[in-house]
Amino acid sequence: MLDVKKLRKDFDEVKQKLEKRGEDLGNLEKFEELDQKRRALIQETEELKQRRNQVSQEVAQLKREKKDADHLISETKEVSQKIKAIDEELKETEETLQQLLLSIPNIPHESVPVGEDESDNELARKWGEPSSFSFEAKAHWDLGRDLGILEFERASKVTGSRFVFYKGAGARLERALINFMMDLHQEKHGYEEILPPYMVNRDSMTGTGQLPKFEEDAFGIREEDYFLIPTAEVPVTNYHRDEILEGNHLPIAYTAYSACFRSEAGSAGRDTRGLIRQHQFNKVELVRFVKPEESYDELEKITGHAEKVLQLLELPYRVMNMCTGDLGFTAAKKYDLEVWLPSYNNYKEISSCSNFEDFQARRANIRFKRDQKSKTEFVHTLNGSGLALGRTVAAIMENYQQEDGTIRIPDVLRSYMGNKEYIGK
RNA sequence: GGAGAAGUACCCAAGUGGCUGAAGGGGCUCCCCUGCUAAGGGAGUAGGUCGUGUAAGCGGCGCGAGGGUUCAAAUCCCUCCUUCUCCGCCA
Repeated sequence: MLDVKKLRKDFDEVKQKLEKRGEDLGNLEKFEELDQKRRALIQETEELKQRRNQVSQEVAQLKREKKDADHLISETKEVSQKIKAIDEELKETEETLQQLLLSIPNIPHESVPVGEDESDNELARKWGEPSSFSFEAKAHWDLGRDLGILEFERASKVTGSRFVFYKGAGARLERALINFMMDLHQEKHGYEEILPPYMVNRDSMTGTGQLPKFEEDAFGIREEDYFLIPTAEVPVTNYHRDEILEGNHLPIAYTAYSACFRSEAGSAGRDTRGLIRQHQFNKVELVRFVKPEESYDELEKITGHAEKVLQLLELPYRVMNMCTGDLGFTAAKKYDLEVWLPSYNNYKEISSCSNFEDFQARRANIRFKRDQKSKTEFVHTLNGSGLALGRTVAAIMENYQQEDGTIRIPDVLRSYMGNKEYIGK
């Protein structure tokens, strides 16, 4: 959510920046009118309330003195009725305004390249070289089938499309990666480990920006107004919702493993094979709550933490600085990490690292005080995947495959895999 | 799921319709006393948000949340949420 005062003050400038996103800005134009109406109604009702409070005092005084107060009482009755009517209108206006504000995306940072879609994303850096093979490399879905470690058919029988069973060494590999990543972030990068709920309520989904605009992307629970989390970002960021943090505790850094659930509405037909786009997948997430002046340094830091995973796994990747048209609703700046995937003969997103500035903090009301006496300020929030597990498994299978159809296990994972060297031998 | 109890400021807690933005503690800040510490004495402070104003300020809201009754609600009524205890069920 944007700062109402800034929007009021620099409306045209903000609008201009938002237009670079190429998104439909909906009713943005209605802001000024609604904002003015709201303030006028507040002034009106508050004046009447002040009057009512005064008269109530007088009534109380008269009653105590056992004097007659009927004339004052009848006056207040009228005033109260007016207040009620104005408050009702005010409430409606505020709700409309709130919905409007919740539907406005974040303002892109000045270092974000202006562009329309993913073809305008900027290459920030590259690590390693795309794998080359002296034999015909297979896609991970074929490797998985041949090795008996990934089963898509049974998953569609048991659940439906875009689900998978991992089996044997496949299941073990996923579990090894979870432990490897969590250990790395916890022990080496200084994150505190969290295991969050996989269902959250509507306020939480609104706090991080999935709602109200993107409800169709989430799985809802029929009996309660709960949602399956699309990422651990939601429960972990909302962990501090409606709190005032102590400035000297910042930055706060959490890492959380969770399953993630996405309806993938609107991506029918995309990435239909393999592990790349599933309704349920695992992810290790990084979340940071930081002071505003540090958030861009922090973005580099969190991106580095995600990159470290790829480096230790020795998977070739590149880092893209997402352009204004490909930023997503909530981010002010976002880097995507893309891993080399032989079956796509291309790089494929495996992590997103974003600085939301105070956009989520305003929605979720997460603030801090520099010290006891200072004013409350909104924190800046960041998160990054560190990493998406399914895609990591796919990348390992494809990049580490051998001519005989086995898969060499990356060195750093061996101790998590019973010291085996290969899957399939 | 059933039965009961409770939710007041940073914490504990008093408060059943008007003089309660809210007693009293604790804490916190300052001062005094004490060789130091512990202890003691005194004074002060009360969160947040919205509106308005250049500002000092002024005003509105606020006692779990939302409605209602009333001229007036922490206090009465309704709904919901959370926590605790007991029973049932259960990984």
